[in-house]
Amino acid sequence: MSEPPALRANEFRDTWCGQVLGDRVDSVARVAGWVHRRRDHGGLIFIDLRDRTGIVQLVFHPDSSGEAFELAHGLRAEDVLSAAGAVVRRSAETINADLPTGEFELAVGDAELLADAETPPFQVEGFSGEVGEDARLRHRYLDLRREPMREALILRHRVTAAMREFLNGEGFLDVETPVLTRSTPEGARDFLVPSRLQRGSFYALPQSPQLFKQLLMVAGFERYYQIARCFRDEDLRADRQPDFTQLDIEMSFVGVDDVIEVNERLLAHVFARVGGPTIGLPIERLGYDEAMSRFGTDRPDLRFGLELVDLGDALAETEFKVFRGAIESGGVVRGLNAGGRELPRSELDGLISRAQELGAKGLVWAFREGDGWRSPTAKFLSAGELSELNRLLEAEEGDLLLLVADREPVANAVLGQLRVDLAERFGLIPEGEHRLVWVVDWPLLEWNRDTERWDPLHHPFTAPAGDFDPESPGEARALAYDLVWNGQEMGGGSIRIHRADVQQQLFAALGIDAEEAEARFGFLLEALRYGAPPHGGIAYGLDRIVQRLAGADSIRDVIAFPKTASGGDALTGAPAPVGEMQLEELGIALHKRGLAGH
RNA sequence: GGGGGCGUAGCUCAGUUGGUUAGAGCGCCGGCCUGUCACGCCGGAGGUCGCGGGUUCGAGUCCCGUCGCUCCCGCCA
Repeated sequence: MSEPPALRANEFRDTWCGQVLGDRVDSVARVAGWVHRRRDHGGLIFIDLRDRTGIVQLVFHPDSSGEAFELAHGLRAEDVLSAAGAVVRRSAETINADLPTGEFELAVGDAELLADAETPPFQVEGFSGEVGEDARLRHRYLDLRREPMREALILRHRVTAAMREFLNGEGFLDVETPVLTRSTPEGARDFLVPSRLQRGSFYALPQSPQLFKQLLMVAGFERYYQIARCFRDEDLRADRQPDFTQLDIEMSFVGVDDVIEVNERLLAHVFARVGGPTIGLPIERLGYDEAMSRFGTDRPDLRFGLELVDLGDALAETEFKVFRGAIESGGVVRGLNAGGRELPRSELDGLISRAQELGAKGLVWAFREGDGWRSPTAKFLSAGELSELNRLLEAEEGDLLLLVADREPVANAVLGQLRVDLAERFGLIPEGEHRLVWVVDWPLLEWNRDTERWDPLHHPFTAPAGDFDPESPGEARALAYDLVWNGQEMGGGSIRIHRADVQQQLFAALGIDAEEAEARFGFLLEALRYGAPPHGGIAYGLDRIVQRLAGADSIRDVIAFPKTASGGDALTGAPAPVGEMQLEELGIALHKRGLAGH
């Protein structure tokens, strides 16, 4: 908890509830807050009063309190109260060891009801089971009164304060960039805002301040940061919201190692300030290719093993048509050893379903038995192949083996996710362990089979390592780096292209011709022609970082007013229909089909 | 867009094979109570079983549709 500020005494209070402590004994204090609990003994009434700093017990005696006693009798949960009285030390047998203020109490002489409260829809200080998120979000202001949410938002504040503290000290300038802007291609769908003054045209809400921070580097600010709200109109997840917050950073005259170095110190500073995990510097780096081959993903969780193994060497001559077909069509057979665990048939079927959900045509499971397998697939493989597969997978008697034969990206995606599922299922993730890793040496582009074009793995402003060869775009590597924490992407960045000619080459490689590039990014290309320094930076998902530091299950638990999974705000009812007049002003007509009723 | 789970009192949940009067804990209301702190004791109120339709003598329970919440896939870094 952050330190509460000093109070200026006024008619409402002169003392925080959490500070009714020993140094105040025998003095008179006035506190204000919400009625947390009432214990009415008829001739003696106890009120637990709560403010941001904690809880203090108020005692009302009929003789000493007079009118206040009558008032206390009528108090109910969440009423707002100001109360004054002597701070007294409790007798030994009445101390409450569970309360920081439990050795003291306020013997109330005067009390004033500042606001009475209707009965809350759920108990603000309930102890009987977790309240449903639906109810919590609909009355978020009540949910935020509860300790877990208060602590989460205080933690969030401390994280951003530590970030600002570090970056300010390193000479970074906090500069704001527009929210009403032009679409910048991060790959996601844009939120659009219709323009009234220019009917028929739309602003886009920024998916990130990417282009603006590059322009700030062109402008010579050298070191920039911003805690920036960003917007992406895509479906939600437990760790994804349509509006979310990034810590956005950009620096000039730097290379990859410069950016990583200052960011490692930033992370160490923040973690130290808020009691996060202790991280050894430098943070481990892992090449993209190695991450993919060992873990099947570009955001590997390094806290457990179950690494992927390529099994092509054992199957070069195989007669099993599923494996042979995959290999002959340029695919792979890969597998992992889940260790010596017995699983019922229903769970094995569940793994197959999961694999299919993830895009595989199927999943081969097997238990090592002697030199061979106990598996429906065993009969299709020769003794030599089984023995070689066991060797490659380092299988011991009884080990569960999972194999996927498919195109390499599919096999990786499926096994990479199964690896994580199994680690959770089998409890392989050590409690309290944290592993951070920089994933580096990314491909610059990847081939999109659907659109038959090259797509950037990050964004089109990422600088290639060395010269970019338009003849072999798939070979190019990017000066890019992602920070992965326990298998979740926390941030990513790159060195940017700072030369207009190189930027134009990249646009061309992406299938954006000169005319279109000029139309969409002319302002950037122009800026790059006026003397752009080599520059690069990074952006972190602030919500995710705080979520992980808080140990929360969902990003929603570290956001004051989050959206539900369908993108709505349960409290305000947003999004909502608007009136004809508003639409008329914007020159917008709605199609009748597919509209939600009013 | 697709798949799974959930929806019963203010909250968290139970509810048997479809069976007549739908329950519990907490909360709420009233009464009693001078050392409690999850106060205690006594009494009480509170239900469109998400919504609509269907099957049935009879539906919280079965079927269809729909809405909301949630997790996952797609999408998204």
